[in-house]
Amino acid sequence: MGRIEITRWRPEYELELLKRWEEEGLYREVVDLAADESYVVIDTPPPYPSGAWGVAQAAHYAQIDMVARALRLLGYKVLAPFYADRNGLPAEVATEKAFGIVAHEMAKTPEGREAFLRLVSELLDKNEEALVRVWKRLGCAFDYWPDGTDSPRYRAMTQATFIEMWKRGLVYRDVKPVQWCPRCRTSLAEAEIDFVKEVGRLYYVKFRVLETGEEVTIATTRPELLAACGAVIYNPRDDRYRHLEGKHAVVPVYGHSVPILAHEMARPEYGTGLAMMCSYGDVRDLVFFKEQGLKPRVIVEKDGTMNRLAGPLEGLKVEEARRRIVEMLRGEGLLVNEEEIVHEVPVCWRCKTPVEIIHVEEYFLRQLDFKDDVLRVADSMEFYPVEHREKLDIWVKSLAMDWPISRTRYYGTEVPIWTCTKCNHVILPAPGKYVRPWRDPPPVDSCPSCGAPRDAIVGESRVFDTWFDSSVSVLYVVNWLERPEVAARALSRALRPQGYDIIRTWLYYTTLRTWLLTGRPPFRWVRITGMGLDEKGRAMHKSLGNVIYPEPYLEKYGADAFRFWSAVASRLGSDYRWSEATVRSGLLFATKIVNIARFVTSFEEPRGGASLRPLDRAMIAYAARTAREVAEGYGKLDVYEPTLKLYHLIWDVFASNYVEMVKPRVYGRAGFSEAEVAGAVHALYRVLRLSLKLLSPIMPFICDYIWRAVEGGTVARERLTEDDLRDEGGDPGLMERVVELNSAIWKWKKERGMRLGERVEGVLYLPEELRDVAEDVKRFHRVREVAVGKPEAWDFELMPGVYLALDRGTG
RNA sequence: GGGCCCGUCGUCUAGCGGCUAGGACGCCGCCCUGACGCGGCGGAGGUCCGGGGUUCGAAUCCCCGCGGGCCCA
Repeated sequence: MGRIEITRWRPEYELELLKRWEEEGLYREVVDLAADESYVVIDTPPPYPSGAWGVAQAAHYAQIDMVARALRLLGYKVLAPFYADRNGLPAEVATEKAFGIVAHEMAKTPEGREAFLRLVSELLDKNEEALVRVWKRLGCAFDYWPDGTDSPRYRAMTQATFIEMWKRGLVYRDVKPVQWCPRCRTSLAEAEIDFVKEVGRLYYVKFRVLETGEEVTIATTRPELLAACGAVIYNPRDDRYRHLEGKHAVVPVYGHSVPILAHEMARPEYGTGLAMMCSYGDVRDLVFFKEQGLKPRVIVEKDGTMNRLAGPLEGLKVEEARRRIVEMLRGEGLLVNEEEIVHEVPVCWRCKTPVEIIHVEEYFLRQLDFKDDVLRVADSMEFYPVEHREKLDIWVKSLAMDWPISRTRYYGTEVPIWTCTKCNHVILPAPGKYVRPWRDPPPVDSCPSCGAPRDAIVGESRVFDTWFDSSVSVLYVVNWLERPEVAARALSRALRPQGYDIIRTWLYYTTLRTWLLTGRPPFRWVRITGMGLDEKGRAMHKSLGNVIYPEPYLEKYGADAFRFWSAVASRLGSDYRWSEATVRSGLLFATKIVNIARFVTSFEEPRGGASLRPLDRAMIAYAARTAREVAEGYGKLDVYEPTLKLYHLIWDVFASNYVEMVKPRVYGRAGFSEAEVAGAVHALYRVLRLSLKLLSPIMPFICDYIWRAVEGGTVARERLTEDDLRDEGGDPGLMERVVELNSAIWKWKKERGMRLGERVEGVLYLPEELRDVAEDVKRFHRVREVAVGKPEAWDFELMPGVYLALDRGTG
């Protein structure tokens, strides 16, 4: 077949191959979930197109592609889609910034809302395009689905899951305290909250003990919440206040009395050691009120102003209220002291407004009732590596609240509900169609409950938390909406690849939702990767300014080199550190492979008539053993171990030892038979081919390039066969011994200042187990004579059992 | 503030109760080049995060710190 002419691997060759792959349709693997048996569905993480990928994300997707290709090599059909997660706040914010607009203003009319949505969508299109460009350049053979999570198809499915859960009573509408941004006027998920260090003031306020009249001092940063104070606490270990147990404190200004309790939440060293608990200053208050069964008194409104219950502070913004109450306290001599402190304040991540906790009506998904089920389901999935399963278990056990799933935002899947304003009756559409209640007419002509006319029925304007969408990604991939039975079965062939940072969100929510909807585990396999770190070992964040982008490195070293790094950067599940040096090693490895192939293909492959020497069989057996190990690693969804093993096989054993040893034979200067020469060439081709197949999931470009020259066709369609794993009766251990022996002889020559090709005038004595390769060793190292056994006298013991007796009298 | 995970040459790691802690990348020196400046041989580099304990014996088990990460507050 063809010969390899190039001597060096260059990134430009990859661009040529990409074109061919595109033409040959390599990216479209047709998997019929209903008919095919042996397939794997990959629930590729739909990325959020809010910005460009750094090397960490690029590496993550490259690894997913390696797994997909590896599973194909092992004989599975693999569905590996790629689509974008396009719902959510970040794109809205970016759009507001780019055009200097405010979503809440525009969305006051349906037309304005529509216009805003178009702008967001266009921005997403642009960003998504950039992501697609990167993974294609990386050689990822994903099936690109232009329909992302904001497509009518996906949203119809999300809504169908909601309708189903509503009907089964799994979601409900309720008024509960949530974290709220007064400026954006929306509930916030935990993920949407930032903490900023801020210089604030700690105020020491005098309270009176109801029963004894004693005066105590309480330190607080939120004196404006005095009206909402529900308790005063001290730490149970704090002797100073133990005598207050069971008594009550009278709240200054407002005059109501609250219980004084011992509680772990109080920190003795903070302020005076006495703290007031209000509804609500922060999340700890929330937990406290719930735990103690205290009745909250909500004094802050949705717009961040104080209400009637705040008495003299009514109508003031929170900050103004704080100034006012401080003046009042000071005037009455109740302010004992104030000091400056630096504390962490929870703020809305987008506008940095301090978050308030207030009661609002939202939709909630019941999750507390299903903790045991989720644990059981999680237990039935295979985790790679298994250690990370615990993160999910721990999280599930710690859950304390139902999941608020609605958001007052715009670019998201709408909550598919209409409500009758007359009787509060809830009207749901039929599942299967994407509806927009803020714009679409209700699906009924009059209220089915009270008969109120159509215009008394209003559509819900809120959208879902993005996790509500993304937690059904696997159902989208298996097409649950259209073929629920087929989809449910396909879940048993589904694989989830993701980072460990979102186990508590994406993996948890997916497990919960899939189990509730289908009664099954969402996945058979869960593959958990670590986080990408910069060269100094810090997580890469835009805010830290240490994000490294892949493009310049792809241009300089190529995708194979980049993929090589991402495969060997760390063991599966551990954090991986960026290393340009390793990327460079990847390129050198590709060049090495080119030259091995160049050497091998300079000989015509024999058609029969080959006689294999034991050395050839040993090499083949060694390669076959590696192949089995690599296949096993791939089967465990690992690319780290397989890549290191292949590197060792190809470079250290095959190139440095076997190839060098057979040179005397194939160049015809050692007096071997024709059949034996053919045997060497046969083995060279055999090992080359096997290496290319095995390495093709990791470095598809170089492998495909050579495969096309040697075999014709693409290596991407090749499967690992029984034939590949045959060892020809050879002994892999023999090959290892040969490597050791060569090393020992090289070292000996080196120490004596000899050139490696220099003749050795003497007799080399080999142990019995190396008898079969004696002739090859003799020709390779140019030793005058090789014998087997231990001599009576010798000059050097090169390694245990190997002796060298030099000739006498000649020099 | 809480929970969990992790700390072995500069880096990635092997070892998980018992030989002088092994390998790879990088670095330094020497050498080589009829596939490849690709490599070969040698060298430097580790108090196995620190402290205490268990044990005849600990990188390995236990406890306390310190440092890093993730998540939740």
